[in-house]
Amino acid sequence: MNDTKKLGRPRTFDEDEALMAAMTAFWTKGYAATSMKDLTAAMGISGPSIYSAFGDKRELYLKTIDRYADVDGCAPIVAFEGAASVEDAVRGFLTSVVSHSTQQEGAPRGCFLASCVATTVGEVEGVAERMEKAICDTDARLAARFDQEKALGNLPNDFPSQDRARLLHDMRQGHVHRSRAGWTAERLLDDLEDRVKMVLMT
Amino acid sequence: MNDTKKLGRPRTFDEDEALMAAMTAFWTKGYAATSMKDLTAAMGISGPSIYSAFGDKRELYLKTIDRYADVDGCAPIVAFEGAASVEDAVRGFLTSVVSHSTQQEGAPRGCFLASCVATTVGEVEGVAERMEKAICDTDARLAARFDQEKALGNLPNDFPSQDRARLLHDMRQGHVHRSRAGWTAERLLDDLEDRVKMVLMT
DNA sequence: TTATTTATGTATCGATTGATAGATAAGTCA
DNA sequence: TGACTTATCTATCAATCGATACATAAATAA
Repeated sequence: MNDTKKLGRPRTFDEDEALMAAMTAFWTKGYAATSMKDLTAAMGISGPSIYSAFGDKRELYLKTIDRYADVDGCAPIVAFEGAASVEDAVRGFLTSVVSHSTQQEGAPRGCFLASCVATTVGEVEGVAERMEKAICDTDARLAARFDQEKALGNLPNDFPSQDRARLLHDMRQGHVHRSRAGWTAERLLDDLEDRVKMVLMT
Repeated sequence: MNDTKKLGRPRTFDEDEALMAAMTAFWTKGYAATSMKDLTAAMGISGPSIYSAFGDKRELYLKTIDRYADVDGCAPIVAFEGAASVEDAVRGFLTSVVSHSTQQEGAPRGCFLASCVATTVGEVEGVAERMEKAICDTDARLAARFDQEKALGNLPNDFPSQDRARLLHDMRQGHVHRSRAGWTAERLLDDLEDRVKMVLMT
């Protein structure tokens, strides 16, 4: 039961690191343009090892999506949820989006999920459900805090939590889009304070 | 000089229609996943004819981008510029975005340029400049009308035209993202009036 | 008519694609 | 030790990729 030793020859690579490397490759070139050769080079393991550990190219892709949604993708939301005040939450969310989409070392610009939506939804089986879920989850978590703040009296009773959650989320889409297209963090931060006011305006 | 007749065998296809068909193919599957076989099927002409008329796959891709930026891409901006009042302009822009990204017959969901940004910027030579220009042009045209309305006294002197132009533009990115991910026009239109207020708020 | 120019379709090129077979290596079990 | 299980790498598969050679068709020019 508590025996952690496994039968057979042990893995020579870290499953998590390999998955992140694959994600970076898919994120940089897109699903279709990323060849098995690219993946073996990025992950540091050979073809058959990939198939044995992660399944075929499509299954590997879906696993990188799940990994991203659980880790990098929600960093701005974590900042949002952990901030002291609502205003700091919104500000923290947007600054986190900017830094993650422009300054993340080793990672390509923009947002991995945005790339997935743009190219593989409807083309690669299993992507659509994951994207639908990722968007809904983000909307819900943002709206939840707004509702909490309403209950605490920090936001008026008629504050449209759902609308503003979607607005904030869409600001993020705009930012990752511009970031991918070459915008610098400085340029993106220009609108910051105006946008914070906008989201919280009553 | 005014002789319109050309030497040699005439084309059997309409160059414009073929270009739009190629764009739809690229938009649906993405640049890398769209094969020459896909293109010949979509455009109705055979491989060598494509190469003779449009150059190689990359050149054809760039030509579809230029075509889109000139036609479909700016439909919401045309609605924006042609509306009677500022408020109607913003409302018209957003409703046009929704209808174009969800109900355009024959065209895939979302926005072709958004797909280009997500996958081929930095990978296909010539795309980056076009995307940078497309975004700047849109921002500038939206801001121009806000400035006009300020001059007419319909908006306060301190109205942040640039910020709100970028905000409106980013709302569009959010919409095409959600649309591509499966959102219906109805769901997108839920936030419409709140967003119109938001963009014009002072 | 014949010469010239351009477009079209068939057939095909070498290169690369995703994926696998089979031999070998490295561990645990008895 | 030898049996068993799992992982790894080299070599290779058929299929498809983007792109082209070449012969033919259809127009104008002389």
